[in-house]
Amino acid sequence: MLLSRACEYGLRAALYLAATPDAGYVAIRTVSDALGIPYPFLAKIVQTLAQHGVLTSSRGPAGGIALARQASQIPLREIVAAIDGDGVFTQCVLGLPGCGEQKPCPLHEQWAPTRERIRRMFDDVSLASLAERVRSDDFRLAVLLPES
Amino acid sequence: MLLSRACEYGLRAALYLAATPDAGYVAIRTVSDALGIPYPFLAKIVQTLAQHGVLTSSRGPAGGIALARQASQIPLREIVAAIDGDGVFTQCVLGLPGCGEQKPCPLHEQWAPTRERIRRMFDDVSLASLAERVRSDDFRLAVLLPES
DNA sequence: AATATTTAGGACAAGTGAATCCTATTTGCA
DNA sequence: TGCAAATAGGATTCACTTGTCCTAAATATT
Repeated sequence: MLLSRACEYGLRAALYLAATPDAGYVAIRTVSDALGIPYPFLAKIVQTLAQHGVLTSSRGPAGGIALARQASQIPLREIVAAIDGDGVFTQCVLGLPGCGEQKPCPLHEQWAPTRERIRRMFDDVSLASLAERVRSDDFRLAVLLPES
Repeated sequence: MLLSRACEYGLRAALYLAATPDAGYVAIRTVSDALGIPYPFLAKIVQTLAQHGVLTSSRGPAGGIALARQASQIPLREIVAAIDGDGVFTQCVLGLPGCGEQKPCPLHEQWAPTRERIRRMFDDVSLASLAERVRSDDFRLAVLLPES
C-alpha cells in the first residue's frame, strides 16, 4: 500500500469538499456518510488536516469543515505529507536510512527517478484539477454511489 | 512506505545471496548478521520466499538458503509479490476497490501510468542486474557496513 | 440565558504487522 | 547410532494503525 488508510480517507474527504459547489462549512458527518468512512475516524483525520492548515473548521450548528484555501492552491502532496509524512517521496525503497548519492543502495539509481515521478504527480495535481471530475458522474469517491 | 518492512528485508536478503560469489547454501544467521536484520524475523520471511519458489533451503549442518534460479531469472517484482502481494502494482491510490477504466477514481488517469512505471521498474530489474553493485564497495545493503 | 448541534481531544478497544519463542524435523558428521 | 547444526512451523508477545467512546468547548438559534 502506497498510502495509509487514513491518508486515503483524507484525500477523498478533501476531494469531496473541493467538489462541493456551495463552499460553506460541511459537517464531518455529511462527508463520512457520503463516502462511507467511519465518522469518528474521519473526525480525527480532518482534525490533523486542520492543524496542518489544509482545512478550517467551525463548531456548533452550521459548523463543519472547509478547505482553508482555494482548491487550486492545495496540491495533493500537502494532504499526504500532513497525514503520512513525506517519506513516500523521499525515503529509500529498501528502507536504508541515509541512502542517497554518496552511499546509495543498489536500487537507488532506478528508484530515485521513479520516486521523483511519484512526487511530481502529487505536487502537480491540485484538488481543483480533480474537482470537476468528481462532480461528473463518471468518476467516484465512494465504494458505492450514495444514492442509486 | 511503499513496501512493508518484511519486504525490504526480503529484497535485501535476496540481493545479498545474489552478490555472494560462492552460491552454496548460506545460513540465515549469516545473512541476518551481515544485514543487521533480526534473525527470527528474517527466518520467517525467507520461509515465505522458499514457499513461493524464489529460494531453496536445506536443513542441517552446511544447510541454509540459496536462490532457486539464476539471479538473472528473478525479477524484483517476484520477491515483492511473494511477500506483500501485487497490490502496489495494481491497486487504486485512493483504495477504492474495482477502480479501473470503467468507473475510475478522479486520480486514476494520473495514477495508472505512474503505477505502471513502478511496476515496470520491479519487472525489469533482476537480482543479477544489481549483484555487481552490491559486490562493489560503493553500494550498501546494511545500515552500517559489517566490518569497518 | 438555555439548549441543541457540532468540532476538539483524550482515553480506550480491536486488528494487523513486526518480532520473538519454543519445539519438531531434517541433515551432516563423528 | 548419536549428536550437533540448521530450517520449519505454530504459538506468543509487542507495537502501531485503525476504529470507538466519552466529555469538554464552541457556536447558532430560540
